[in-house]
Amino acid sequence: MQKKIVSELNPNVSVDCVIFGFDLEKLNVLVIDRGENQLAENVRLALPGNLIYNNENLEQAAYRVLEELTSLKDIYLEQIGAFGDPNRICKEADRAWLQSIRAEPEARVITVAFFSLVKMEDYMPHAASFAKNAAWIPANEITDLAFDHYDILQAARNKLKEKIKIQPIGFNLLPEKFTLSQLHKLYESILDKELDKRNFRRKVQKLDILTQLNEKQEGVPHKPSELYKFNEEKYQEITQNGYDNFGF
Amino acid sequence: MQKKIVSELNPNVSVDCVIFGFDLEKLNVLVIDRGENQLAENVRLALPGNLIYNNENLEQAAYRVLEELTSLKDIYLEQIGAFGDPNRICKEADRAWLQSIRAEPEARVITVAFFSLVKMEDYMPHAASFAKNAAWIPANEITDLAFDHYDILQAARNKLKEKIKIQPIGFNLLPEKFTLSQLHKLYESILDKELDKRNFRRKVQKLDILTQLNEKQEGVPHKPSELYKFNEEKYQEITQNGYDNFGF
DNA sequence: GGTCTGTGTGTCATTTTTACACTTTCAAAT
DNA sequence: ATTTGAAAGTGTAAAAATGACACACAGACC
Repeated sequence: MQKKIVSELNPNVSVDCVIFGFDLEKLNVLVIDRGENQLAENVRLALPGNLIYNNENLEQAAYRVLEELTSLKDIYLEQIGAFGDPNRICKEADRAWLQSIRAEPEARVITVAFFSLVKMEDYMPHAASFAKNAAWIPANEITDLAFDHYDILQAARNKLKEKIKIQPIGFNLLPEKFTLSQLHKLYESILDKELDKRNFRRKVQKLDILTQLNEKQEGVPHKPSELYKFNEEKYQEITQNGYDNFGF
Repeated sequence: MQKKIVSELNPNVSVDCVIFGFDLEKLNVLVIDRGENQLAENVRLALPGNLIYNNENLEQAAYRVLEELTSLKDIYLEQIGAFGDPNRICKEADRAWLQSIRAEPEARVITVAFFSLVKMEDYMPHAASFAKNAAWIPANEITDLAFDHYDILQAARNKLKEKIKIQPIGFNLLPEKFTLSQLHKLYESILDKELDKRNFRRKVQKLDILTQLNEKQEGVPHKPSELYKFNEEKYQEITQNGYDNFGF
């Protein structure tokens, strides 16, 4: 009696997405609100995620789920890893919630987590499906989330920390035009430590992957900053010749 | 109609293990032979792996499966990630093989891969269960494996490369007492590039995590080398004070 | 005693890192 | 018009890390 593989939900495997945004001040994370009013906020909030279909790969599933829940699409996702503790679904509120949305709410689920970096301005989330709301929350203000999502978030932050030491992915979080101070703040937010301003600027300039736009910030109540943009071509050129030290 | 979670195999989730060993010359990988004589060797070989039980976490499952198939136990496993392409089971030989060992051979399976480093001398594998044989194979001689195991192996090697630049995990691959040349060769095998001998030795010595044993190699047809051992206490001490630059 | 083979060692030039403080420019308030 | 506040922008010197490079030594074996 062998089951044919069809496009049906797999009750045992889900995907979750940690989407980072940067509001030019601090790191934010996209969370959905499950909207059960009687619950405290921290247990209502969850990472966008859901079960996968049997005919899609993990990354596709993550894209789909993310778009279904938050309307975000066309963003690059990178895998963090699998989270599969048998009692990752132990909180009562989580169990109750699953009862309301899953066909097999008691099934053992392992989840594969992904993360991404987006420009917050480009991706204003709109909640849909079982997400009653979708919103950016400052990463440092999150103290708990549904299921094991808080652990996943921490793993994502660590992964991001490691990755940004090697690749200049931070630019994905910034608007097209940005100042060196904004970039500086971004690195400090991600690495969670202070970086000397002059040393940081020297290092960035040595990388030689920024184009100075000869435009200045406007409307700021202080000396306006030069604007820069990320130079993708230059970056390709450099990395193709085997350079990979973008460390901070 | 809700299913009770019991200790049964989950048909949709498996674990696979990439176990690295070092024979003082080159990097080896532990593979099992599925032993179907009519098949070419490269498709007979696979990473040790199998479905998980619903009541165990992913790491426990990996330990259990590894021990069941190869008799190796008590080793530290680190997750590589999840591999879940819907057609990762596309080769005819693999499908046929699954028919013979699985209750639901056509089920969609996503696998979570782990890797580990062991001292080859301590872990002479003995095949069991559906593994007809378990053996160390030089990593560079492997050109193909069952399922997507070759991809998993490559991912493991990359992970190892990244990790060894940050943590001195290489010592797990060496015998208790080892020479600097052996350590040197190990790093060259993993990083897949030559390292200058004197610079390498200088760097290791600056790390200050080796204890010189004041013993020499015996029975070698050349000047015998000094023997060293890894100094765990020193390492703890250093890392606890927030030092993390073990890069090569 | 000679040969073979891997061991073990030092220096110098260059690059990278770290620590550190003051002047400039604009907007807003007076 | 002047002052004030707030972030932008800039240089240097000392210390540390890196990279390139060549030859004498010790033991095994013949």
